[in-house]
Amino acid sequence: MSQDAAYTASRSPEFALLGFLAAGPPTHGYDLHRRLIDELGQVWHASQSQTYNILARLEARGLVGSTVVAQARLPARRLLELTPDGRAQFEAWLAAPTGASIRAMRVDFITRLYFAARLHPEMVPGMVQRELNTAHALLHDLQADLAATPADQPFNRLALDLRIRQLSAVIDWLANCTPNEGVSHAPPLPPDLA
Amino acid sequence: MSQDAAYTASRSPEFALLGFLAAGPPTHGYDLHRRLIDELGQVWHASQSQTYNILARLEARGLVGSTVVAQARLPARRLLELTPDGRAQFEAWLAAPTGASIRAMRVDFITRLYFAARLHPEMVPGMVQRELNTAHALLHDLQADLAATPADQPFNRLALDLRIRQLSAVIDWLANCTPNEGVSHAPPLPPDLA
DNA sequence: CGCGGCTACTCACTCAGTGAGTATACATGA
DNA sequence: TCATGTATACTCACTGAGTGAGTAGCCGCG
Repeated sequence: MSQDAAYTASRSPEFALLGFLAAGPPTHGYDLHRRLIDELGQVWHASQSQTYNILARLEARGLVGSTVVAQARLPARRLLELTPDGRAQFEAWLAAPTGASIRAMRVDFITRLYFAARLHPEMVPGMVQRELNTAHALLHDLQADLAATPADQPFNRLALDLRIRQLSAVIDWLANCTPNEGVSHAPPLPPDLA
Repeated sequence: MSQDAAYTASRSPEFALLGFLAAGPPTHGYDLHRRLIDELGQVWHASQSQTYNILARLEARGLVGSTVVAQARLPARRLLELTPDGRAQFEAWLAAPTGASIRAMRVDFITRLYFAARLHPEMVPGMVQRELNTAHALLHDLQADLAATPADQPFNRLALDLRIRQLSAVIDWLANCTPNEGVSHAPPLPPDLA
């Protein structure tokens, strides 16, 4: 992942995995995969081997370190922990703005919210507001694109129209998006074991 | 691409490229790429080398054949043509239902519409109707998922809520989806930033 | 007459994503 | 009791998505 240059839209749950390690004690791949499915299964879809792939890459990049720990009866675990560099990268990602695309809002932004709610809950309202601003700006751009797309590209116009509608749905959602209150119908998120 | 098993959601524009060959005379990769960008640039995003990669795979799978044609001054072209197998696969894909996911509707379905409008325009209204039915069924499933997601997974609930809103936007779009008439614009959404 | 942009394709690479395999432990119930 | 299934924990080998740089001659433009 290029160091600085905005995390436009991570395409794999690497930061979610880093985040589980940043928000809790060291743990192993099997457990991280299970938590990804349990906690963010509607956001990310990764097979078990995909999770292991990502973790191996994170280790190769020096963001996590590992120690193999034998167990009495069950298979040995490779215990993973964040390196200082890994923690720094995660925090940088968490604080960075989410890329301006619908997918980034659905996937990256919710992941950021998840960890912000646990690690820096005071950041949450500002994040939602910033995201709303980004979404409005993007909506504006898409409308300009649509206006600039000639009638001889009806399918590009169709696609833009759909993206505009979807983005409007994102904006509505953001306006009601208060994870600590639950989603419109969902009950409160406990302040958590700090 | 597994032969039979529904084309759930092609992740690359391979069928669009086959379609350009199915709908017109043999042509070369550079031209196919340009047409992909010009005609469906809001649907698919592929770099030039990605297009060449896909074409090479299609050839390896026997769906297209190629002949290199030298030119007087400009670089030689590799002229591509559909094989009978390629045409059969394309027609099968065109007639198949689009997978039940939001992405599939935004990407696969619009691509199908594009080629259906050119090759079998009489199919279009039925396709839209079928897609509407699929979308309603999916909406129902998502609502059931949301109801089944416990309150201790607030971020899964958040993600489902967003998907439901986006799917509702797809349904609105489908209901107004008449490609040959141009697009009737989405109603302006929240009164914020105009 | 130099410069950027078009035509047309190639190569080498990393990451995404799948599927099958390995080997042990424990619960279930017929 | 003993087969069956499920959970633990990780490994390997593969195809495909996607990027970026490179090549190299041609053409128009000021």
